[in-house]
Amino acid sequence: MATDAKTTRRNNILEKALAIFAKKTFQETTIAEISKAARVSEATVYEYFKTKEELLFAIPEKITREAIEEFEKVLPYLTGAESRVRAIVQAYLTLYHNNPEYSSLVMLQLKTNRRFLQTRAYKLIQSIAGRLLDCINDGITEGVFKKNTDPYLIRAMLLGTIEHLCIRWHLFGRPSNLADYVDPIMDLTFNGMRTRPAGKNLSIHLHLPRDVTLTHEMLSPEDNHS
Amino acid sequence: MATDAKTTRRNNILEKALAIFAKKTFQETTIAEISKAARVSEATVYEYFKTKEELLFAIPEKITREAIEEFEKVLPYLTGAESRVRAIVQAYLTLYHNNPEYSSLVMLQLKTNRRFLQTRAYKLIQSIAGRLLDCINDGITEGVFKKNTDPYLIRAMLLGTIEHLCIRWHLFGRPSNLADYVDPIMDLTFNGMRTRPAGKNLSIHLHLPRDVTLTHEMLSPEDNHS
Amino acid sequence: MATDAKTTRRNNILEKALAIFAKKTFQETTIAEISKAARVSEATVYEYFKTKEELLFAIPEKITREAIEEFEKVLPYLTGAESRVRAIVQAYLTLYHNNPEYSSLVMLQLKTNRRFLQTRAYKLIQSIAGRLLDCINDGITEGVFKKNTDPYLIRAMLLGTIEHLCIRWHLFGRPSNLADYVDPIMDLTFNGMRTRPAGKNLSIHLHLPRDVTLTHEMLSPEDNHS
Amino acid sequence: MATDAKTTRRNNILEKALAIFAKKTFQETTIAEISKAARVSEATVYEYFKTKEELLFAIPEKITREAIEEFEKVLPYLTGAESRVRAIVQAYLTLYHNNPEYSSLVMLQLKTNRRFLQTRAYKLIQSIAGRLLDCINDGITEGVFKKNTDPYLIRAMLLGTIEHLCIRWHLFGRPSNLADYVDPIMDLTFNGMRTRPAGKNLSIHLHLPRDVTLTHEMLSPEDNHS
DNA sequence: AATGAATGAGGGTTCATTCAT
DNA sequence: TATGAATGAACCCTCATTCAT
Repeated sequence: MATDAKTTRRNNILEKALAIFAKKTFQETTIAEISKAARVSEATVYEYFKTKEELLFAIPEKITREAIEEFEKVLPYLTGAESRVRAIVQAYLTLYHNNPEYSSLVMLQLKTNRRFLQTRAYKLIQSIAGRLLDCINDGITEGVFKKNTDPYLIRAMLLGTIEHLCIRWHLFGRPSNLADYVDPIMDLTFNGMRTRPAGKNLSIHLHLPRDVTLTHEMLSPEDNHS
Repeated sequence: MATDAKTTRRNNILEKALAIFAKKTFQETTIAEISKAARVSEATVYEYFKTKEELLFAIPEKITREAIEEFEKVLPYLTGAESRVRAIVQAYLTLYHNNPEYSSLVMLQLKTNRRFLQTRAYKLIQSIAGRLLDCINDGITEGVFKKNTDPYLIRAMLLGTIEHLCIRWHLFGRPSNLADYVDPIMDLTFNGMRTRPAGKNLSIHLHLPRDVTLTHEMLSPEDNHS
Repeated sequence: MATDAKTTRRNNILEKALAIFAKKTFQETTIAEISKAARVSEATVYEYFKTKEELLFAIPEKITREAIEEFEKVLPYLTGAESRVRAIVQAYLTLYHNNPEYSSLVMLQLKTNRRFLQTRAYKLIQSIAGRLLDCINDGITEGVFKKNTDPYLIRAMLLGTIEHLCIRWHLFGRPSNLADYVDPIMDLTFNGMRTRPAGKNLSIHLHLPRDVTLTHEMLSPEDNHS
Repeated sequence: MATDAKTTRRNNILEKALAIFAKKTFQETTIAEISKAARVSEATVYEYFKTKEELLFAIPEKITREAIEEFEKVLPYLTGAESRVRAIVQAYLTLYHNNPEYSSLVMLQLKTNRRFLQTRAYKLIQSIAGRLLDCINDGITEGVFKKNTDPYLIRAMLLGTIEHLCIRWHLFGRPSNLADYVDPIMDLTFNGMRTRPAGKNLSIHLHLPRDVTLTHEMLSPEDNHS
């Protein structure tokens, strides 16, 4: 069996703890409150988690691990740096949006907690960020992303945007749907905010004579980067 | 006089408090430690600040106000949405870089503090963010920024990137110089990361049947934003 | 059989408990640690001993009982109060020296524990002290020990010395060998520390007038202790 | 003024703490109880003493220091190793007898506490024990104590006897008066418990004829030690 | 205005002990 | 019989805050 009684109870505590940690500060949250919510004694909480902080850090570990596992299944199907980057951004936004308590905890409390950086959970989170960087570098190598840009900056921009939106979502309730931002973010990041007189979103309407059929061979664009 | 004895003492407390709050958590910092650093009694701290939290919130108020005053002097000289946006980004990065204790406090503790949002200091910070939004909207109106982009998202991207870099700077010590990132950020935000296959250097080789002559009318490019 | 599986397990727990109690305080020692050392569950410890304190008190009982049994075999062969007293002192010092964990426990923790005085183990220890008192009284009756000395004080001196040495041995590691102290203690206790200017070899030269003849009746020595 | 308000309050806490520590174990004693007895808040106790253990150790420090100061005034007036040794023994017994709570604490809890050995209070106690050793050595040098005895053993015997009696006094209420034991202890230690067939306390009753007057010249004892 | 002194309020953590299996 | 699991009950200690001087 995947979940025995012990695991169930552990998960129960984690779940209730998440709900409370997400609403209050770590400091404001008491073990008493958590144990009460989980309908166990305070001592029982300490049976499963050595300290209050360990309990705190155990929460993102579980969720992050599951999210990564899930995501790793999808990634192999995606080809091309752009779609992979997009997929990662989508994964972040979806995860945060679908798990508001989790994202609140991560964004408002863990991300700036120095001790969290020493955590297994953080290592997991880092691994996805590493994946993102890999994809960006792949894109540069492949030529779909500009050669002379700092991949770290690109990542910072993507993650920074996501985080900023997520934090505002939690603090102000806006925007209401994070997941809606995948494409806008991708577009902005890929193409920039500046209009292009001869710019990128160009579409060419070819009004071809009726008797001309456009075949595939007719159209062979070539990359010639600056 | 602008600074009498009381103001001096108050500023002294603020200064010492900043230094300590920047190193430790709000919770970890004690009034005892601050009063010791400021060489006054704990009770004296309470003469100037009603609560520990009020003291915390009083710190960014002073620095932010000064930074804004400074910046407001410069802004009128800048014309054009792009240069104004750039100026604001630069102002942020410079302020954060030159005041590490301040930026550490803001990034790691205040930005995620719900009660901070009710603060005069926060209103000030918000005013700059409002200015940034104005500039972006101006740029859209002026036509230098794309019409169909969300100005809020653009701002989120700019601020998010700045914050992300700043946080990493504090937590990991990298990058070493925030101010260096003004231009890279502007370039990336303005132009995007994507090379433009259909971009400036794009060439489409149309292998049209011989009897088809390409006329000007056949080709009518249009902006069609996603 | 004297030792079935249960007894074996019980003795195992006792043994491990002794080792730990001897190193730490009773309060510092946890059942968890003992059970771990004995490779049984905590609940099992409670199968054999009702409380932690009962476990503590069960330890000296076993060792003391065995030591007494051993000693009782020897005592009948000893004649004369002096040699019997000496034998008891030697028995104490040898027992303490050969069982450092036991003596540490007794000296540093049990001897001053009021509840230990209600214990069967204590009764056993007392019985030897009683024997010592008997021997001292015998010696007084026999005339080898001074009549007007307090036998309780003599015993207090012997036991106090032994205990003092034993405690110092445990706390400071000196002296290194308790058993070496049997004879010095006996000598000091029997003969005292004082040199005797008017000592054993005293001779009094009585220059009596010539006409006085010393008769036997004139000379009747009596003990008169101070 | 020798005792300002702060010292008074501190002493009050010490006094109440002593009363309670003497009745219960250190572990059994709670700060709550002490603070209640001293009519201050628990927090106030911690204003004066960093930890419960520091409070415990502060008690003997005060009493021991005062006792030593007192004793040091007397010692210079005493000449001769014997009288000085006797004085120290008397000082011990008197101190313990007059301060039963203190002696209970020292005998039943502190003497066997390993951390107490690192204490200033212990250093003070040690200093008296050092004085005792000095006196014993002086006596050996002066020839009033036997040359070939171990001065450490003599001290162990004196202190061990005192401690043993004191512990029994606390645990069993006997003997009722410790101070009565000064002379018996001294006699026993000096002269030993053994009767001396040719021994020292011999007195010879000379029933001389009436007409014989014993003159000083008649009696000329000579030292001739073995 | 400045502070020494006092404290109320609170929470994390530890374990001996129990009990159902 | 053995034990995994659960918990009740305690307590030390910290500090922000107050107030009389």
